Amino acid sequence: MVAAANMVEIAALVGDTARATMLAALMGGQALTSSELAGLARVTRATASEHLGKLTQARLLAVTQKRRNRYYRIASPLVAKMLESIKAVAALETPPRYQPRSAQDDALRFARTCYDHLAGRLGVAIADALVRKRYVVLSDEGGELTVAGRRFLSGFGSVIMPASGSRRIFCRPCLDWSERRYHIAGHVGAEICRCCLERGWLVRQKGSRAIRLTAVGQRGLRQVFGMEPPDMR
Amino acid sequence: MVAAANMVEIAALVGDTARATMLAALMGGQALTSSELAGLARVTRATASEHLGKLTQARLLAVTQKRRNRYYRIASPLVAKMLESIKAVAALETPPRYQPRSAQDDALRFARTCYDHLAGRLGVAIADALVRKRYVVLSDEGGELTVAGRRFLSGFGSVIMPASGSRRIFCRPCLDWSERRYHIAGHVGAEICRCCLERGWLVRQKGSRAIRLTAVGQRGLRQVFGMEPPDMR
DNA sequence: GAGTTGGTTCGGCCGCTGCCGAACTATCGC
DNA sequence: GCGATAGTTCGGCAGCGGCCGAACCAACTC
Repeated sequence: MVAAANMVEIAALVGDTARATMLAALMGGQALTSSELAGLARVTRATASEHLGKLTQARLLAVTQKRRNRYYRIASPLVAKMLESIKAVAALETPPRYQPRSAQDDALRFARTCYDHLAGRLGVAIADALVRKRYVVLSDEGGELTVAGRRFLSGFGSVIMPASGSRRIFCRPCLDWSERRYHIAGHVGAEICRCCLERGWLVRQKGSRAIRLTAVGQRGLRQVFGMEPPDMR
Repeated sequence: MVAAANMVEIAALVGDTARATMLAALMGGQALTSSELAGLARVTRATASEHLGKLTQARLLAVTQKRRNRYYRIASPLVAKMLESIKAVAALETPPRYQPRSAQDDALRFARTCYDHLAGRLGVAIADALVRKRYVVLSDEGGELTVAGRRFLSGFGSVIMPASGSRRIFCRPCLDWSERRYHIAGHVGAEICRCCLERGWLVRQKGSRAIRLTAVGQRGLRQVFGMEPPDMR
């Protein structure tokens, strides 16, 4: 059974606490240095170096050297998608009632980046708003940007490729581990996230995947998206 | 970082050779007994029992007792999708050139079930044929069944739900680890597979995920799907 | 009843691997 | 040159977990 062999290797890499913590942090979409990752995973730099070496050798991560620092990032959308799907299964499996809460976790539950798009209550709320206006269609197995949605996003400042001959679909549902509902991923999801950050509606919390919604952002969501921003709590 | 904790558990379960072999075997879509899985993974029944216990407790597998046998199967499509995505990453990571070949592997490469749909050269060829006829649209991030495709599949005997208000999309691309191209998954993929088996076009090889294309099937694919079946080699 | 088969539990062995500290290299600023 | 910071490599320790054999249980056959 050659078939299973390589799968084991990949899964085993993710199946370690320190490495999974690093991968989860990098799912924020930003590149982080070796030392930062060591701190987050609560291991020494020596240990972190070993882990990062394994992850890059397996092509789960990619490195870029910048000055004295080595910046690590998720190597490809395929890897991000894999991590998403593992997380989705893990979330199902956890007993839904007892969720140990922390301020950090609450911030993540409100809004966070998921590789290149938005997740959390805010991500789901935006997805809901766009579905309600029939700009996108989301379901268990696929997503679609409607013609009206394409117009809306272009007006919003997104770079949306013209519907080519092959009619590539750039919209994909992503199961939210905290909300257990779908938010928007794929090119469309990434563009929405990018534009919101660019306009200052959202700002990244440094050292975390969490995202903060600004006052401008609240107004923007009401006016442009015609939605009520979720409660920050 | 509560976020990463559960992900580790799931990944670690898949990250063991014996367990991954069992999961890969069950990705064939059929339920297998404890002893069969022990044999496939080449461990004693004692060891297999431990592994299967862990996998069911984590809700990756589900059991049904039938007479004296316990039949294990993949617990949900979500789990199947996760395994697919791990496999897809693993396939990318392997050096493409040196692929140790065996008769068993060749059979799998030609045609196999992937949980509930078809994969391998045959799966990709069928997907190609349907795309060429504009019955389905497939891309990196999504899939879609066209109106013509819906008509075609209904005529073929598939149970295709009517396009409801929410316009659920039942068609999903699935990255083929052997071909590195997409084949059709989701409800549409499952129905195509089911109908082909029902008509005797395809038969399962017992004790394997491999699928054999019958003579009737070859004629059927030519006449109904208007395609040339791939070389069995 | 006795024998067979499918499966689980238990105890113990052994190897893998994650972890650290210390030594080392490389790059930067002074 | 020196010192500081970022990161890797190495040796050694310790613990987790996968594996098996043997005992055990439960269901079925004769």
